[in-house]
Amino acid sequence: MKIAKILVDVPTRQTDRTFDYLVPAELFVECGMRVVVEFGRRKVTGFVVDFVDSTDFSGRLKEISEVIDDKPVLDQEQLKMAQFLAGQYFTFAVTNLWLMLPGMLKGKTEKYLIVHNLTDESLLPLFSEGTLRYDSKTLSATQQKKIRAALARNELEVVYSQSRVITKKYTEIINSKIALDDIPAEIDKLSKQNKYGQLFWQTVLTEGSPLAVKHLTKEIGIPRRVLTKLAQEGSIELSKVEIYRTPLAASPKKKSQLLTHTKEQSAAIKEIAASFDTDQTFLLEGITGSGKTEIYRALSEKVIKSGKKVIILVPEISLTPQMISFFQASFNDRIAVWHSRLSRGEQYDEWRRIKNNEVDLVLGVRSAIFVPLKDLGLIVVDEEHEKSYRQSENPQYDARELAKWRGNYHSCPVIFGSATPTLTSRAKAERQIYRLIRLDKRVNPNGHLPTVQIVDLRDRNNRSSKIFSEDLKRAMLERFERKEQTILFLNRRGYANFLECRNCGYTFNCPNCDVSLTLHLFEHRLSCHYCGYKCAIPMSCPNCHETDLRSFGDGTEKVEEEIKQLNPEITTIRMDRDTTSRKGSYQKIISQFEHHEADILVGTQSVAKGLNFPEVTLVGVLNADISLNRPEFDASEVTFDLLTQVAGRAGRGQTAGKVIIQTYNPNHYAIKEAKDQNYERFFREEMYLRRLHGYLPYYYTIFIKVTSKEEMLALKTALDLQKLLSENKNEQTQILGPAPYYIKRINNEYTYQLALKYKKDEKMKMTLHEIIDQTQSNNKVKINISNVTC
DNA sequence: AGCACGCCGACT
DNA sequence: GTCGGCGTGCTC
Ligand SMILES: [Zn+2]
Ligand SMILES: [Zn+2]
Repeated sequence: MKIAKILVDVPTRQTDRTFDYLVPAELFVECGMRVVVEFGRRKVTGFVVDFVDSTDFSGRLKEISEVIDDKPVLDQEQLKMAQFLAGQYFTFAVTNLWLMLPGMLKGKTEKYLIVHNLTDESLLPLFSEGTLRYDSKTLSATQQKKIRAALARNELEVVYSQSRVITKKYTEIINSKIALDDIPAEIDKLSKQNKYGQLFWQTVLTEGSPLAVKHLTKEIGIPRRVLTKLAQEGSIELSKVEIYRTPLAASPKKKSQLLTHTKEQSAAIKEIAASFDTDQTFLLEGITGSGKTEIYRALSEKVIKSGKKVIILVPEISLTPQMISFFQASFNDRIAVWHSRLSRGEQYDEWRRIKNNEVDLVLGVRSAIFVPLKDLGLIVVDEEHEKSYRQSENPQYDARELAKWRGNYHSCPVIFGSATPTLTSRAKAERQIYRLIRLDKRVNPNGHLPTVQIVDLRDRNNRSSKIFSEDLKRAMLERFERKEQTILFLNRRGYANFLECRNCGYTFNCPNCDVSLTLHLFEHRLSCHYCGYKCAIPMSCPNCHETDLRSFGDGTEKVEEEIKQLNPEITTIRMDRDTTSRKGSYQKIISQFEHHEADILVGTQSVAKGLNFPEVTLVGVLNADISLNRPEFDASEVTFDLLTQVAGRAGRGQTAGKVIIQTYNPNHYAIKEAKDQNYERFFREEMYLRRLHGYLPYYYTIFIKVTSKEEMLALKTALDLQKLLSENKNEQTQILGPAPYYIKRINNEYTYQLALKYKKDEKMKMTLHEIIDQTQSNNKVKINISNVTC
């Protein structure tokens, strides 16, 4: 019998390898299909990744129990990509495979128990519905033992089924049984009173067959009973066909306008097109408004004409209806969109359209890098500096790395586009690894650039309140008078992030974490942003019982309150994680603000940046230092990117906008260069510091976080790791730590962190893989690894 | 991750 | 005696 190598869906270090299974002759199995196999004493889902003739397993091989798919759901490239991910990001092979499937196919093989004739009465309540979803976590040990006994007596039966059922959408159609040529004769046979019969055949004559029943009943106005009767008579046939659930708007058939290209655009297109059959990476460094998107479109057109496909990655926030219709205008329904707002059904159907070769271009967010397009001719990563291209949860893959991997696999060019490229990309361009193309001119040179003012928060004379400087306050009130809109950024949600007793100095901290509790006046709670702990706002100090409590660290809620005090007529709208967590609420806030239902939008950077509103003529960054002072090596870069983006966009309409940046560090280079929109100078200054401190792009960094409920165990494990790694690394690699993580205790778990700075050290990476296998065998310690390369 | 096995203290 | 808690080890 044939032998299949199978990755089982048991994501642990110890099972992170293939297991051999026999393929029964009656089963049709191919690589990339999902199967059900017996693993130990239970059944799990597995992926067939290879076939071999012999095994080196000494025991008796089991047979594959069941095949889930009738054709492969993963192709050869995706299987290879999963391997690459495992090596690069220290993740389980099987976890990587799930990453490439649409949500509808992500399911477990679940165990159910069916009752036959249960004699053990104590178990009866569990089986009130006749069956029980077996989950050892929710059943006590005693219950499990009793169930085992009942199974042995054949009073219960085990069945397995898939946790997720695939749904498809169907629509009803009619097929004419009468040939088109014979229809006029058919119409003649009908009596003049048969209004609907006449109408029906006329419609078939002009629009052809088949036709959607819904179209005939809703739009043409033929009653359903007429169609049923025609079907009974045998002159038409009613049937159901599948239709794709599509997120695309019923294409407004807006013809693409022929845009004339600037000299810079034409040159860029020409240069990249000349490299179509290489895997060259291009860095398209272009200021806001220099027309990068049109370059992507024009190149895509060339690629698709030659029979190849395109992936364009954009940040979630840029994937607007305007962006979609821009590409739709050129490529019609041959495009697919891919983002988290798709329903499970829509995503599944987009995935199948891609797999069935019905799509030439995929426009999507990070996870779109995994779509099964064959024959790629171009991959674009727009706004390549965006942090969201790296997934923050496991597996912590980086879509930019994968874009280059796929470019190499298909021998096609990759374009990284940004006004503020990552230091890594820009440095690679400097070393000729990437080809640098700069766009310094705006497509519309008459558009006004906003004026940028930096306000020194240390200047007491220019201070109106804790939050606003006089200048910003005045500017805001002016906009309100003129009925123009304002956006204010503050990277801190809630009312205040610190509550203190003025009498004894007691501070309210989270009982589970080493952080202060954030005050949320809107929902009347103190809450922890790290573990989710919530409690009522205390009226008095638990220590001295005084009631004089005071808050520090103003957040977005407090900003709204101060604006109300300034002028109660100004309406505000808040946009942060608290107001956008509900599905659709984000979209709703945007549309409300677009329709001028509020004068001022107060948002956190991470949620509200990158938005564009034509009536906004003032943008205020309330405290640039919050992002500048974050304890991360790229805090300056992130701040510069944000400020540059803000300063490049405000006031795109007729009037030039104004940007006010409030800071305690007005002379910081990240702030000064952002004001001047001078990326190149920022790049030089930041590179100097990165080199001095040995950070990216001079060194890659692997962060290893060791977490445990027992602090000493976390520390000891981290120390052991440090020792083992230091014996198995090359000279260039440096190990920093272990040190307590910047918040040592989160949710009553303690974290110690190691940082490995390396340039090229395969030995160290190998060792790390091996060590982890051994260390993580007990579940008292969690190890999290992020490999930061971009 | 499950799931079983085996060892040891405690309780009808 | 036997019940149940947890540590250990294996899964083709
Ligand atoms: Zn007190
Ligand atoms: Zn907490």
